[in-house]
Amino acid sequence: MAKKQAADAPLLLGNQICFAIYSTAHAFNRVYKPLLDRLGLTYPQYLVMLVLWEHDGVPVKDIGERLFLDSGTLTPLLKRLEAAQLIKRTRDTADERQVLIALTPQGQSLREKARTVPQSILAASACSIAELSAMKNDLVALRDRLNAVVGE
Amino acid sequence: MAKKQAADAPLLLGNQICFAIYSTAHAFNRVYKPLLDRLGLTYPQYLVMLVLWEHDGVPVKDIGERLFLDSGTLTPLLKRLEAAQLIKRTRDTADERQVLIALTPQGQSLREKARTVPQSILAASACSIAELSAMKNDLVALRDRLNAVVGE
DNA sequence: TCACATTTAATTGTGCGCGATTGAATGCGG
DNA sequence: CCGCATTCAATCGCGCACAATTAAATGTGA
Repeated sequence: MAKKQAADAPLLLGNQICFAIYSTAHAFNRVYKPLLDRLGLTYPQYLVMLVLWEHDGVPVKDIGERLFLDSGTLTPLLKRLEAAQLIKRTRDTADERQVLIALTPQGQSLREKARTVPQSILAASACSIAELSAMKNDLVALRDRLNAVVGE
Repeated sequence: MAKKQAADAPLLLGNQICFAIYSTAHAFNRVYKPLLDRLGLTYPQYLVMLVLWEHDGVPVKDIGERLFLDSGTLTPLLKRLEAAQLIKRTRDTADERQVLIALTPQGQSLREKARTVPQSILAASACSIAELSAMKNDLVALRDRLNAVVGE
């Protein structure tokens, strides 16, 4: 009823979808933390492992495109995964600009221990798979539109 | 059809809602960046300003509860906002454990320059307000369930 | 072939985000 | 009133995230 309130509505924290996404991302992180601690991984490291479990032996560039991360983020992260004996980094002999990331046997076997993680997350979300899947699709569509704007 | 694929589905990056949220949050950040650069703010700083534009003179604790951030994050961030002359930090005389955060005149007037930000974000999302509002509500509900799990 | 642009990863600097700890101020139970 | 737990902000350490720069390798056109 107050016109003042309507004019201010866009600047109210509770009205911003972006804060909803931002705060939900952090909430997920807090749920993941104890689960990933058992694997010795951080969440971004877990994402890299997910990529490698799908496609082993890929260049840093590919991982970056998949996760929307650049070398400034990935290079130190990958060095930590290498120090943890989960991956090996080797220059591509065919194109020495590229560094290929390959799983070690430990990195491969970690996949089995990681299988229980998604179920725990699903349980914590207290949501049906259908609901989550629908939200996921909406989010991905939104993300792709946002990235299209940034990429001009 | 392959049973193998079904068993692996939960570990596929593309199937994880959490990665959808994570990557959408980063996409939002990239869209916000040039807009907030004009205000001299980072996104978390912008969130703090949103809180203060709603309730001026609040303790650090309140800001933290509103944004789900702790003093380890907020203390240095608030010092930077103070260095930028947007806020003032003063010990509460009634309870000297608390630090009250108040807007400076510059901090208050920045609100006017910030009014155009939400429209730009809305335009970049290429989404109706109704759609965004529905997603926001779903996300907040999900976030609150996740936080409830973490809080035991 | 050779200058020049492009691609790729690494590096540097700044700012979160959070767990863990510290220390001061307050509240409270006896 | 006094000891003790609690609350609150600050501090420290680590790991992202990203802009900007660097340097090496590759691709390209004259």
